[in-house]
Amino acid sequence: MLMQNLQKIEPGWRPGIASIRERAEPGFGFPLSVEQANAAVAYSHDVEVYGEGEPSEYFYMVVSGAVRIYKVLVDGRRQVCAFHLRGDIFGVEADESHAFSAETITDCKIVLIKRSAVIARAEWDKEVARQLQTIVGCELKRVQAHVLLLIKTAKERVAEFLLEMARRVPPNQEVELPMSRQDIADYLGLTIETVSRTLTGLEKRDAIYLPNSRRVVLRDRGVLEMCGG
Amino acid sequence: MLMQNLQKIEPGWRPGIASIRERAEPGFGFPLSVEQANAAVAYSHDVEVYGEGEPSEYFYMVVSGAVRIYKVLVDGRRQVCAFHLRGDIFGVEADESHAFSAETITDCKIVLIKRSAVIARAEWDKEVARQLQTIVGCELKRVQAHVLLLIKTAKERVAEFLLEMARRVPPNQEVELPMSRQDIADYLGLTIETVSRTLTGLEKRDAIYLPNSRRVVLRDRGVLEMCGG
DNA sequence: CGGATTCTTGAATTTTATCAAGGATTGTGG
DNA sequence: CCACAATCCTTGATAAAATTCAAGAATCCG
Repeated sequence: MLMQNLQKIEPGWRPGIASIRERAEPGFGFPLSVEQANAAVAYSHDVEVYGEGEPSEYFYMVVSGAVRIYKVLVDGRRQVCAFHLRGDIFGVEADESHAFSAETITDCKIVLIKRSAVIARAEWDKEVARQLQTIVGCELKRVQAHVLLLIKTAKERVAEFLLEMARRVPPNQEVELPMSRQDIADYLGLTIETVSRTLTGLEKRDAIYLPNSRRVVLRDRGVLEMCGG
Repeated sequence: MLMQNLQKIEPGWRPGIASIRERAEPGFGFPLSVEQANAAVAYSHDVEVYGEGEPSEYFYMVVSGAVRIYKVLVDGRRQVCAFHLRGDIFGVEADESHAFSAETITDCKIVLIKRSAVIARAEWDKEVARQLQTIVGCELKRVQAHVLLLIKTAKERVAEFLLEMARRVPPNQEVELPMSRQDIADYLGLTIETVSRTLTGLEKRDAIYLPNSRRVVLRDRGVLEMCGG
């Protein structure tokens, strides 16, 4: 039931933001209320999950793959607001309609949960209500951290991004970056050239190693943390 | 009583983002329990209301004056996350302790509401619970808007800031800016020199008029909106 | 009035974006 | 499986934007 599953959300790891990954592994059977959730849906890569302005019909949980949340400004610039990875819940917003768009980055499996059902249930089920609060609270913290990121220098933004990604994916030697340079640039408020140059610079300082453009090995976290403030 | 005092606050201008005025009108009682609120407290200017890391004991509502919410980074840079004006509620955060600090900018009158009492009441009073959600939701939207602001150019940031301030204060010819250039700069992620130059530039283009450094007349909103994206 | 603070302005420097091109990788069809 | 096209990534040169350093003007406060 929703209650049991969601109540596992919070306790104590440094949250990869809106994620219940840790508690859900390894079974990750995804229990969020069987009767309200459709089975996980398969999306292929670069496909819209929902669009800005659409009514907010579902909450979403990433079972596998990666999703980007973004907004395109009037002049065509795109701001990526978040990347969501396995275990992250997304699509929970303040209003009845989506303020941002969501697109798959890679092929994904995503569980959809009817928003109205969760909200109705939260009316009488305090535990569910509390969990909704927790999700919104995590989202708030995530966005606040993003603000603090965006006032920093390019080097700092890239370094912090790498540390953040490393924290969120299963602990491996290598960190896989599912998103393109353009995605990263739009998330960090930089151009792809600056992101690329900064990564190259970090590699030259032996802070990281780039076996290929989608993989990073963090060699010297000290240097990254120095950069990352 | 809280409700009565606050309902005198300026019926009917467009609310600042973190404000519940909208929903509270026309009674404007933050009905979160009159008996739990102390009377409005007077603070002088540049005084700490709460500090980063302190346990979150109260929610706050600005009755008069202006407050800045900020964080000082390890290297001494300061990021101002929000300005709160009359009618705004602040101090509502995701965790039990404050992630940011709050300081008065001007002399202020602030109503304090015991957080624990509000939360306890929200347990059984659906209306209060709903309002808490609304406050957090507004805060989320505010921070999301801040992210979108920070990726823009200096001109755009300053123009958008002016429009935002004009929207939040009582509709007058002149907009009073209670905060210093340094505050504005730290909010916009710029230096004071850049803020100053940008304002001068806007004045030269007849978009604004600066009778003095704390007042702005918006002469040509078209130009500002052009800038502000 | 005088001193301190804040704001503005100018010049030089640094950072980042833009423009341009070459290299690497990926996916497709033969 | 290879060749080719398309896309993505990197690198270089130049330009634009914003910061830094410096100094002068305005404002505030005692």
